[in-house]
Amino acid sequence: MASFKGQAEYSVDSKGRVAIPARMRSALNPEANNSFTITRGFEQCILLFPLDEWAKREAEIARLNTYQSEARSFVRTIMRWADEVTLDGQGRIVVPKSLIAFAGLEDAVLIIGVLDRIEIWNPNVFAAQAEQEADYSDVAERIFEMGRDL
Amino acid sequence: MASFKGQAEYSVDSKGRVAIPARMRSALNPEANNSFTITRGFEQCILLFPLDEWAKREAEIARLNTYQSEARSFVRTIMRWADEVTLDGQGRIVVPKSLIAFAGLEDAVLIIGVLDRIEIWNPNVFAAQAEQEADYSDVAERIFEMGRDL
DNA sequence: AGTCAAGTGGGGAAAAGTGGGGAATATTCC
DNA sequence: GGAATATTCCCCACTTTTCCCCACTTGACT
Repeated sequence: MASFKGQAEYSVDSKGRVAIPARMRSALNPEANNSFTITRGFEQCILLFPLDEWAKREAEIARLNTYQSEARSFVRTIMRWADEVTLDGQGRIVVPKSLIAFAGLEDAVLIIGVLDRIEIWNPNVFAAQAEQEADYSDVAERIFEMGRDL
Repeated sequence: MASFKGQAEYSVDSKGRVAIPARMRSALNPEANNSFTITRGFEQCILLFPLDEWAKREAEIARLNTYQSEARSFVRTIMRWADEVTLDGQGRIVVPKSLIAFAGLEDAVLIIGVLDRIEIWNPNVFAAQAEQEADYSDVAERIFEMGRDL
């Protein structure tokens, strides 16, 4: 599995292009074919999954029973936002307009590497939501029930 | 299996033609022969299945026990609405009038790629029904019991 | 100082979406 | 049966968007 880490603040140009940090590009498997599946996150941000990583997720989704109305609507929502993007010669992707609107992207973006995915945020949206989050160390204690060090 | 994804808002012209997004067209198998089976969905929308994909569904449907009245009525409804359409030179299909009426299509349509099928909606109808749905992330937690990210 | 890699910006060719005309085929109505 | 009308299908033309390529700037490292 690719392991993305780190953050960077880059710009969005007038064509909706966003450069992917060289560090993260070099973490891609060859099987990803320099491409990502781009989609929305649960929070107001955009997610990038390398193609090989996404294939696994999609296989799980495809297993759901679409004769069930809730599953059907769930699959629809996921796939609706998903799209495939490929790095251009300069290491950029074009972000679909619907996702730019969803994430509220303007001139600048915050790009964060999070293990198997890359997140793209409007820096202001990120700051606002980070404020509302519970304290980092409290959350850590809760997630790792024993409160053991990290 | 074809893997349709993404959304687009296109127009319906006076002849009932709707363009299929290039992204989705290129996801078609050659066996689909540039053709779809078009039918109604469970919700108020139109469904497009590539011909090869539809063949599998039809095989499933044919296996149902038609000595059961519910199954009989189900099969009848599906097949009643089904029709075959082929892409024209510009990548469009002609939507049968009965389906335009069923889905309440006007000038604009929302086209959504949902794995093995393409859905065509009146954007207003879609928005209205999306409102009624449970929160995306709640559903996700329920469907994937562990609530792991997607 | 010079080289190289990384990020940024823009121009132009190609593709995609939209609209409409007209021939071929069907349908309806005397 | 045949003419009038409607429908379907194929093709062409226009506009917008997308994609690919080239060029510039900046900062790091030698």
